[in-house]
Formats: sequence, structure tokens, C-alpha cells
Amino acid sequence: MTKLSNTALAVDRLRHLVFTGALAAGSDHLEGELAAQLGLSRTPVREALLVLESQGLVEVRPRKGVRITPVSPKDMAEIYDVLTELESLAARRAAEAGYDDAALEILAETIDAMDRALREDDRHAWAKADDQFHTELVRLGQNARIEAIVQLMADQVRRARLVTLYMRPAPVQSNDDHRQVLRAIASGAPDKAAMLHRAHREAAKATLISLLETHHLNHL
Amino acid sequence: MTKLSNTALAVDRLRHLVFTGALAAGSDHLEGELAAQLGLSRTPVREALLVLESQGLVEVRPRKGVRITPVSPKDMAEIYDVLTELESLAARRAAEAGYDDAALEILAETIDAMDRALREDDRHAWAKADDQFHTELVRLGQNARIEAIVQLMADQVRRARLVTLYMRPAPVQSNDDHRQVLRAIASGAPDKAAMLHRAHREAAKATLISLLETHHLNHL
DNA sequence: GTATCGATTAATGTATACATTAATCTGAGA
DNA sequence: TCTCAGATTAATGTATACATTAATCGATAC
Repeated sequence: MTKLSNTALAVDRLRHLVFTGALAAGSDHLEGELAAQLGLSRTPVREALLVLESQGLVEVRPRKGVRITPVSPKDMAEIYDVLTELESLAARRAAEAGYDDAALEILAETIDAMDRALREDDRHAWAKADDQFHTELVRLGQNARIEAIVQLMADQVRRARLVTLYMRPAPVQSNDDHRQVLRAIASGAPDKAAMLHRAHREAAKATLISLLETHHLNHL
Repeated sequence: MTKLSNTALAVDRLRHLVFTGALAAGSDHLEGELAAQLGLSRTPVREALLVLESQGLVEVRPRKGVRITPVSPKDMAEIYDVLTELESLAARRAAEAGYDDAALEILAETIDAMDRALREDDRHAWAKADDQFHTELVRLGQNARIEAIVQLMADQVRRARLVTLYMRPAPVQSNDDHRQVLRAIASGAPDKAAMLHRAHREAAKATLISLLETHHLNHL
């Protein structure tokens, strides 16, 4: 196991604190306090905060502390729009690439895992498998920039899901959507794959936004 | 004029050095040397390099110096694919927004500037106005994340244009494309605006890639 | 009572000294 | 001659001391 630099370590641990909600959205924190909390000097913590800022997770506001960036319903709409466009292109490119069943094995497995999670009513396992489907789909699209951007956007969605995961009925439709997208890719139908995936993301966007608005969740 | 921090200053100056080619693509540089060159200590330079790394302009490679990230034709294809998707959505959203002529004034002006530049055969002025069109288009799309991502991708394109700007015939078609996109937005035709802009970007991608390949420009 | 100017202070910004590390060099032994 | 262990070294990584700055508090003048 190769040793991490303290900066990399600080990035990991701060990300974890944000994603678990230990550092709440909208809250402010001083560099010195965060450094003390992590048992490091300010230098690696400052560097970590710059990285997290470029990932959109915090805002460094001189003399006011770093703020954990809150995400509003409008932000979520923006994020889903980006995901919709870029993942749909990835689905198209994956279908164009002519992958055989072996190459699509991982994608198929994520759908199986989602089915299993749904049967056992394990939402966390479902969310994890759902993430893996989207990650693998984008990987198959063979565009490193799309992979990186989608990863950033997915991070933000994950923060919202902390709150919403248990609020809605079992996401049966998603599993079905994924299966259809996989079929379109396997059969080499780019337009169909793109269109199906677009519909999948647009439906997810509508569901999430209305959930956030209904529950008055204005900053996650 | 509000004073910049040395970190922000280092970001600006290093970006400038990269965009002018003073720091060549693929070249390696030590933190200490860059700091000396800028007349700063290593601390703000290190911080600036982290920012530039998140922008995809450099890669920090411990003990080997920071490398100015080279951009290959494959990279350019990736970049254009991202631009195509996100800008086309922006064009669609701009058309949906129902802007009046006053709100579209800036966009129209950039096209006039492109026409003028073309008449005077001033390629730099043309490129600048072209950038402004795309920036303004995306602004009208009202998605801050798309604005940020497009800005990053456009930065990379700018590096390639350093080399290619004078290699090809006068870009007459672009001005016409822009005018058509503007018309579609002004007349509130989202599908048409998106489709026209997509075609515009796809044509630009094809032109650039073939130019790079013809001239064997494998890392810019 | 209020507004403004200045002192105070608490935070970030910066330089620097030092620790750590991985690449290179060197020399002894096979 | 080749290999490998250890020393050397040149770079980055980290802590810390100090400089700078903007917010706050308070005193004074109106």
C-alpha cells in the first residue's frame, strides 16, 4: 500500500466528512480548525481545500472560513442537465463501439446487483450499484473528459441522495431503464441507446426536483 | 483595482505563459524554477499549480517537475464532443428562454465583429469574437456549470488555435452558422437552435482534426 | 445618539527552514 | 562486466514563523 501525501489524505478525509454530512452544507470552517481536527498543519489542509474548491465541494472565502457549498434544487437541475447530455453521448459512443457481451459483462452485473438490492430492499446497495452502472457506462464511452466531469457531477448528486434515498418509493423503473440501455448498446443501436438514456436521466431529474420541492429541501 | 493574492497572480501569469507557448506543451519545470521566474516563493506557486492542474493545463509529477499537459488530436476530439453537447443544450435553453432583441444584442455584436475581422483578414480579432460568441451563447443558456465546463474546454482549444489559426482558409462558414443559430434563438425555436449549433460544432471538429492530422500535430 | 477614524485582533497569505523521499551514483563482490 | 546495496543528492512535502489584511470594537467629535 503506497503511502499517501498528507494533502491527498486531507482531500480524502474532508470529502468523506462532506459526503457523510459531518461537515454540513452551508456551514463555515476555519483552516486552522480543520487542520487541528485532522491532526495536520495548515499547509496540506490549504492545498486540499484548493482541490475541493475545484471540485465544487467548498468555497474558500477569505476571512470568513471555507463554506461547504450548498446545493439548491436549481443546482440539481443544472447538474442533471449536464449528466443527461454527457452520459447520453457516452451511451451513443458505447453502442457505436461494437462491444461484445464479455466487454459489457460489468455493466450487466451492475443491473443484477440493482435487482438484488431491490428485492432485499437495501437502498444503499441499490444506490451503489446505480453509481457503478453510470460510471461503467461512461467508461465504455471512451472519453476521459466526460468521465471526469460526470464524476464531479455525480459527487454532488450523492450529497442530495443522502437525504432523499429513503423518501421515495422503490426505484423499480430505473432498473428497467438500465436494462433497455444495455440492450441498445449490445445490439449496436447508437440513436436508441442515447435516446433511452436521455429519457432515463430526464425522468430521474423530474423525480428528484419534485421531491426536493415538495419537502422544501432548498440547500443540501 | 483590488489587489490580487500572489497565488492568483501566479495562476494568471502561468496561464499566460502556457497560452502564449512560452511554456511549451510537454515541457517539464521545477517548482523552484517557476517560483524564481515569477519572483515568488514556492508556496503560492505550488498553490497555483494545483489550480492549473484542476483546469487540466499541467500535471504535477512528483520529482519529475510539472509537465505542461500536451493535447493530442484524440484529446481535441474529446474536447469538441463535450463542447458540442453542452453548447447545443445551451442554445436550446437560450431559445426556450424567449429573449428579446435587446437581450440578444451582445450575441449579435459578436457576429458583426467576426464579419469585420474577416473583411480585414484579422484572424486574431476573428478568434476573439468567435470566443465571445460561444461564451455569450452559453451565458444565455443559464447553467453555471455548463459555463464553467465550456470555459475549461475552450481554454484547451485556444492552445491548439495558437498553431492552427493561420493554417486554414478564411472561416467564412462559421459566421454564417452563428447567424443562423442567433436567428433560431431569436425566433424561439429550441430544436432548430440546438440542431444548428450541433452541426456547427461537428463541422469545426472535423476541420480541426483533419488539419491536425494532415500536419502531424500530435501534441500541442 | 451617531458617524467616523483609528487601534486591535483574528484570520488568511507568504516565506522559509526543515523533513522526507525517490532517483541517481558509487563501489564492492560475483 | 554486471548487479545490487548503500550513500548521496536533488527534488517535493510539511511545519512553522511571520506579514498582511479586513473585520470588529471603541473612542472621540459632531
